[in-house]
Amino acid sequence: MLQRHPWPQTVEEAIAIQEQLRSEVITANQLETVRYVAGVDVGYDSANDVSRAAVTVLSFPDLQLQQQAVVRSPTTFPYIPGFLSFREVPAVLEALENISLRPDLILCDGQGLAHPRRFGLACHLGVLTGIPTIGVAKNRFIGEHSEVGLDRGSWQPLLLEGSTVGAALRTQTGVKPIYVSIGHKVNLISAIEYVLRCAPKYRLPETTRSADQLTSG
DNA sequence: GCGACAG
DNA sequence: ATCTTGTCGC
Repeated sequence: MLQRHPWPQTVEEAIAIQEQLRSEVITANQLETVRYVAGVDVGYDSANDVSRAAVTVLSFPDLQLQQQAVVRSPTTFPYIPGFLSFREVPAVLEALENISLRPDLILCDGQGLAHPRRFGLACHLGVLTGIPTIGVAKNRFIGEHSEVGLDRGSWQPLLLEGSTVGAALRTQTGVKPIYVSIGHKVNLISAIEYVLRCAPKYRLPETTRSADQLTSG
């Protein structure tokens, strides 16, 4: 991945990067036939000074593990709500360099457009790689939504300042909804469909689960 | 000023 | 994210 910008040292620099790159986000579908879906996740040691980034590539739609990579590197940016990508994307890019299959779609751990400046982690990773991405978060960050129906597949728009920035999606009957938003090159309806197809059995997509497994165990 | 706050 | 086992409930 050719670096498009130096990694910032301050929040002010990070805001400038977000405001510049957000114009490059593509919100319409621009995917190839999806044969490989990747999951990315980052974990930290107890001191927070070492980041472990994991990437798994699964076949689609059968969701069988094809490739995986884990890299450990020094943590370079603190966790500040609204700036997660500056903490995690550098390590994720390193992990992506260690797989030979180019995924057709990446499911990210975190928000995409559902972000204060409409440029969450999934958008950032998508713009830097050019690969279609979807933001899949376990918790709400911004926006509000009505109560989601109890059945698998039910969803409600996540609304912020009068526009839809994502969806609260019930991936399994009776479980807490997850938050899906556009990352890059995938529209929201398609994003919801891909997430549901990647989460046939559990609350979180298999991509996230397999990457998370590498991060922890 | 008082909460809220992805991972 | 991370510290952490068993346990209550469907």
